[in-house]
Amino acid sequence: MKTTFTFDKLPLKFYKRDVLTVARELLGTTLIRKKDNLTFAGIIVETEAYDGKTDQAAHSFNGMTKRNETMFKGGGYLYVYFTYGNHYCCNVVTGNPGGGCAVLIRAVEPINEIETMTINRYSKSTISDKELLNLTNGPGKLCKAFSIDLKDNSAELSDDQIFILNSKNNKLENISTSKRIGISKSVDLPWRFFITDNKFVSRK
DNA sequence: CCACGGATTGGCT
DNA sequence: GCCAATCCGTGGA
Repeated sequence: MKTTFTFDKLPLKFYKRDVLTVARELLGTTLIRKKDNLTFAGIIVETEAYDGKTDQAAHSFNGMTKRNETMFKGGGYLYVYFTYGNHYCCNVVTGNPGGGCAVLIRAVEPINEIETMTINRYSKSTISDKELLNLTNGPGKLCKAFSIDLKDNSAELSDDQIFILNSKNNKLENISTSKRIGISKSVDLPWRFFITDNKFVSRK
């Protein structure tokens, strides 16, 4: 069965704004990843902002390297990196070229092609309710489920392989803020955003 | 060349 | 809640 989506892609100008604004406004939008004729989809429920100019926790803080160069390309690119020997994480680059700003996508609520995500994550097609909640509730987990890796680094969100739909309801989402997770520098900045009480958020 | 540590995860206590 | 796994990128000698 083919599923279609009636929402529009977020325009390039959406990404070319302040990283904190984009991190907050990405909540409730829908991440789409097309691969092998499949359309993976999930509602973004948790994000973190990283700012190359003021934020020591940002990969871009100490300047451009081969690893982080996508962060300097300006709003509208996908920055994917490899970490802890096992995991990929995906970010949406924001702001102007040279700024080194990006939003880490930390969790999504899966809404399409869930069975393939299940196979990608657990190498089996039948899972428990608990395993469903663990399918995409972390930055490494959602990349595994959506089959996102370094080949997707520097992808343009205006293209058709990976993009984000403006799926926000008219009703305002209830948004919570907290310190970011898993970092050792600039630890006190309240730059993590998540949809309050959503079951697919990685942590309270 | 080598040492260090990481925007994590999952398994075990 | 704690901690090992795992390996590439980065920076210093």
